[in-house]
Amino acid sequence: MDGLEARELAYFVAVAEELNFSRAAQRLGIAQPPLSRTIKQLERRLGVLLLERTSRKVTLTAAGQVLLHEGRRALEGLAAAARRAQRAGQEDHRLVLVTKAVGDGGMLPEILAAYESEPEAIAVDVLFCGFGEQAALLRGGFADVGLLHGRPDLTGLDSEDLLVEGQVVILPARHRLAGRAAVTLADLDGEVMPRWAGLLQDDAEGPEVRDAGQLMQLIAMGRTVAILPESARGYLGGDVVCVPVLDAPPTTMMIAWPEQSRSPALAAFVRVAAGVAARRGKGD
Amino acid sequence: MDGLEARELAYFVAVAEELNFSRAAQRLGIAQPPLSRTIKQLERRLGVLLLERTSRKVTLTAAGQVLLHEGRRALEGLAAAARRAQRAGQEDHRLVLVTKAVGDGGMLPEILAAYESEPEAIAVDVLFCGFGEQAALLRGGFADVGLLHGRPDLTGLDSEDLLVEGQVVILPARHRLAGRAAVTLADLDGEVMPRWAGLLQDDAEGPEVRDAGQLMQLIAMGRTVAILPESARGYLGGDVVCVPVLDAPPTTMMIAWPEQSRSPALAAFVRVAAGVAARRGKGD
DNA sequence: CCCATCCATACCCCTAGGGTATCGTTCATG
DNA sequence: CATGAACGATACCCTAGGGGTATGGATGGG
Repeated sequence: MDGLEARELAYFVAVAEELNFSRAAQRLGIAQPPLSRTIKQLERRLGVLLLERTSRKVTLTAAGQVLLHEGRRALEGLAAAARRAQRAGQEDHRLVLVTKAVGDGGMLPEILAAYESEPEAIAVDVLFCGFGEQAALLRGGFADVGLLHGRPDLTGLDSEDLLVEGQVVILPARHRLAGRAAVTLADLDGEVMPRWAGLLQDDAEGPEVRDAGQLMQLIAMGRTVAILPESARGYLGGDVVCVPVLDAPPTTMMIAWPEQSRSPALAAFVRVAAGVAARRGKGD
Repeated sequence: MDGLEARELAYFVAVAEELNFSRAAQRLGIAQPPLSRTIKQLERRLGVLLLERTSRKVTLTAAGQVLLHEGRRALEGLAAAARRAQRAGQEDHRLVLVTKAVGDGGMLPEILAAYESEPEAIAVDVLFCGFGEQAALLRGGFADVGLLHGRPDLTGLDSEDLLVEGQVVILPARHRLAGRAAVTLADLDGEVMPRWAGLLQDDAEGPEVRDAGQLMQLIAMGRTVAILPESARGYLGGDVVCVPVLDAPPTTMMIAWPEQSRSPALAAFVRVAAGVAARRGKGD
């Protein structure tokens, strides 16, 4: 009844994903026979059949499906634990903050400044990345804390809401709607919306942008428009204007960190961010 | 850079908990030298010092503290994955429901009856257990779904609120407050409250009870009184009465299950439970 | 009917996990 | 101050088991 080895589980996951022992073995960089043997060992250890094999095809049993799901998560947890320990061990160990471009609600400079004067503060690296990546980086132990927008999957993360904002549309100064005091989503129908680099969204066909500066330039050139949280006003460049979108759903900005990760440095950061957001929310 | 073996991590956790190689080795059932060697291997693999050793005492480095926390969780995840797969593999595999005695809001019979007629339904085992145990059983892969009260730690679990209830106090029929239409917490000051078996609460000094029947008997005998959710009315025996407690905080009953575990059988159960609770909430 | 595909079996090799003996350091103690 | 107990590290051996190659046996396509 001794515990499941990580290697065995990784082997099983490979086979379960490929549904083919030979290909899985190749992917793992080992020969097929030891792989077969290891899977059989694992099945014996668990006392459960995981794969239904015929000489022509391999299928997952119910138990196998469960172990595939749960096992993947468990292996990720293991790898994340290792990475966090590694990062914590570097004597110059920094707090890695992930955020989306334009996703910080304009509060990031203020938060960083306030954090620096905390006694528990350590150096902060800011990492900009795509929407779906943030949660994965946090879960994977690559990052310590994130500023998130929208409705990301928060499993494995703890979080705190910071700020609820309406949304505005950023338009070229010469745009037909640029003079309006407010617009609705219907007004924006047919406009070209940008795609954020790294974010796979099949529908959008607009230009790909990497950061706020690029986006503002593209807008100024009249190549696209963008719906962003109110706080994006802070990024306004020349030749662009910003108009509230009345019927866009309010967006919540939140701060998230790996579940139960509560180093003093992180705790202080969360506290500071919440404080800054609270002041901002009260109309600062 | 290949992944962290579970065995290594378990060894490290043992040493980190004991802060003593010899004792840890003994606990693990191996000799001390191979344990020392394995830990050193692990440190080399991670490229990080985990333990500060002198010949007199062992202390954790920052990295070691992180790995102790995260590693324990990761190992639990691994064990939970194994157990879930094992359970899913038993061809007579049942849904294990954990709940506290008197914690089902009286809806359990109705939920079970409604669930039985679902197409995806499988047999259900009901397991009564103490308050803190429920979450642990779910996280550990021993149980599939739980009906919880109060504010348990939900990390690693998904949940849905079912019902918000006020609280009532169950009194002996001859109790001085038995005739009141309602009471406050202040009225109950000094009353003897029971302890639930398995629940370690240092403060309480009352009698230990194991189930609702026992509790009702003790109350009828005048040995104790109990504050319970409104729905506990359903358990009333003879010689006891039940009086609303006006200023007791409302209690939320929720259904919880392991994060991202969404087998058809479980999904159906959650759906049925939510349906029953909704009908009950509307005043059924 | 034969061949290609694919998992299982048989067998060999050697790495690495586990054991015993012992050392070096450090502190407590008479 | 000397001695011994406690404790981790080192040295060395042994073998279980992880990994490799060769091959068998089943199954479906041409």
